[in-house]
Amino acid sequence: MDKNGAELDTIFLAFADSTRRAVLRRLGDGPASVSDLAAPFDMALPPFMKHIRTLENAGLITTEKVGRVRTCELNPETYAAVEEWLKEQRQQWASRYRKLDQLLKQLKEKDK
Amino acid sequence: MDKNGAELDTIFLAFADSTRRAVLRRLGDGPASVSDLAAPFDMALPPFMKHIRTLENAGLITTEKVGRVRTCELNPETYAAVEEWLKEQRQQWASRYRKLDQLLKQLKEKDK
DNA sequence: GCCATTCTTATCCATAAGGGTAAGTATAGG
DNA sequence: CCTATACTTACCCTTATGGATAAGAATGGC
Repeated sequence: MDKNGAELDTIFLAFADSTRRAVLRRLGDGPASVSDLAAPFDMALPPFMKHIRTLENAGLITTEKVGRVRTCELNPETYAAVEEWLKEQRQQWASRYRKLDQLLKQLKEKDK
Repeated sequence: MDKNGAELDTIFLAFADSTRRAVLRRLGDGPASVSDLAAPFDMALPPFMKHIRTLENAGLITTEKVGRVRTCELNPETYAAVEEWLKEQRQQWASRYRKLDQLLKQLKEKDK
């Protein structure tokens, strides 16, 4: 379940582009075809497809081709890796502040 | 308070590198000098400094130079922008599933 | 004052990322 | 069958990224 560094690299890199973030937001409304997803963007289809592949490689979406149409869908599971990483960071700060608290308490004790 | 797309780009890009993530984790223990932060990595100082600048430009850390030493510190506020973006995504799915629920309920009603 | 320490600046290099065009393939519809 | 649709493949281009080295401040300690 734990994501290694390389996976987080590709996930965060996938997030680091406004076009891709917009696609993810759009997919929050439900599955859509590549051309439907591409429509709002002033971009040729091939480069747009690269964004789709980037999202798929990162595990943020799944795609399936039926007939001519490739349908894309959100894969929320992968977000868990990000949430987990952020959670660890927060816990790290928390433990630091706890240590700081303890240290301050000890100093107060010495003052007595 | 709302972060625009460009800011999110730089924040997520800053996260998309294991060296930088390790630095952030280390800074969770408290402030540190550049050379202390660099010590665990098999990398020359100038490229390492670029990582520090990347983190600073993204607003994820603050740095201050006193004498020869530049001290780096976490700036947890910027994480809020990320958390907020993730939260919006989750709400998006939630609203979708709610709509789906409603739709299914309506279909059931028609069945009666 | 001299020297080691701690960055900093300047430059370079290889690869990847984000965009484009042109032309190809494969299916759906009439 | 023929044509339009919906990608797909194959290239090209420019800029950014992640690394390196070499040499230059600036500060602290003796």
